[in-house]
Amino acid sequence: MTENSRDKILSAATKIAQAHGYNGLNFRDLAEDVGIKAASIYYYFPSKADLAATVAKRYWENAAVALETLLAESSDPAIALRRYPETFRWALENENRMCLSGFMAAEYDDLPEAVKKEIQIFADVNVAWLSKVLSAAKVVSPKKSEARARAIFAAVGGAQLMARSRSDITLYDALINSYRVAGLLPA
Amino acid sequence: MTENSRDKILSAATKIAQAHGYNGLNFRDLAEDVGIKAASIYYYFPSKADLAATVAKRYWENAAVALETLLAESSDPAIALRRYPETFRWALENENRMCLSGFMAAEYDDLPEAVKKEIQIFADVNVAWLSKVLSAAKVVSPKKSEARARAIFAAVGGAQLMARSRSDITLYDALINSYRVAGLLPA
DNA sequence: TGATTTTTACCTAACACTTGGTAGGTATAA
DNA sequence: TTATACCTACCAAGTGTTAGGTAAAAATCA
Repeated sequence: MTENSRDKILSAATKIAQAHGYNGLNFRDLAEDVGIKAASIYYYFPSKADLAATVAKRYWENAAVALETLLAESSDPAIALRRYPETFRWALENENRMCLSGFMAAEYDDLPEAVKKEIQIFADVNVAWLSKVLSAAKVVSPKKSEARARAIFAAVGGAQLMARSRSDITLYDALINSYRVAGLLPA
Repeated sequence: MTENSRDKILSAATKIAQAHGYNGLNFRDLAEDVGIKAASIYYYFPSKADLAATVAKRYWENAAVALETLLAESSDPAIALRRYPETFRWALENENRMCLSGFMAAEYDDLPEAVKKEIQIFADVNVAWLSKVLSAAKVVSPKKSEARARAIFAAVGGAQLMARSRSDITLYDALINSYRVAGLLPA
């Protein structure tokens, strides 16, 4: 549990990137958050691109673990699926932040190649999990589960984006509810 | 049809903002696009915030006209509704750009107040139109049409975001199709 | 064990570049 | 002569990044 400086940098960088994007992440503010000087970050990371790629990698790795845990802890895949939107809700609860992947998808064309790669993997991890769980819960046939999984991932990301721009987490809940009513998510 | 310098600035700024966001919009690159020098932009706009707010205002005004035209040209509101996703597809077709509103929703917390206002109106215009057309096409009851309208707007924005991060317009089409299959959009 | 060297984990100071913005000038047209 | 539609030149602040230093801890050696 003791967090070393490297971990502190990664945690702080993740939060900043979720709030301001890759472009809005700068070494001086980040260093101040951590309690060190900007130049010291280079002791741990050779460049901003490398730091951001590490942040994005850690992000999808954590997400993968969280999703598997959610599934393992649920008695029924349908329950895990129902709770899926909570993972995205959490960012909004914490200072109106966004999913890293959502934010960086917007900035995508300006991202270093190494960062793009990790951001794509985050989407892949989510879609793969959703696809698996949709099949297991028999919401759709295995043949159609991947298409549905992508649709859910995109829609949840859109809901987060819209709710954030209103700084209104109840809007996020309302949108998820509408997805259920409309049939995109199982009721 | 003859575009004056002010209009040229606004058009070029819109394109840049759709591709790189408010943060990625800078006066030197913008001026070069237009064929003038950066300082000359201040002859037309007092600040970057003011320029961006004007861009965003023009953006939702054009969207409002386009949506009303779409509705007027459609023999049936259901047809107008079916073609709604085309308005968002267009940005992706043009150099993988995003809807301004989607991009700036991500950057929202760092936006000048005047820009935030116009970005919100864009969302309002879309939701109001969708709500009206959903009711007219009898897809949902008037009482539920606004909730559904918001859901569709968010989901279409999410689809655009995901397709952009893959630079794959066919993914956008596939996602819209999935929304129809799932029942979020009428088949 | 104590002395020495090396490594760790930072620091200060600066560079080159980009950014939004300003002051003041100038050629053309009304 | 005056307003229009630009321009050059510059400033101050912020950016990623580098060079080179330093105090303390750890490892090595006598």
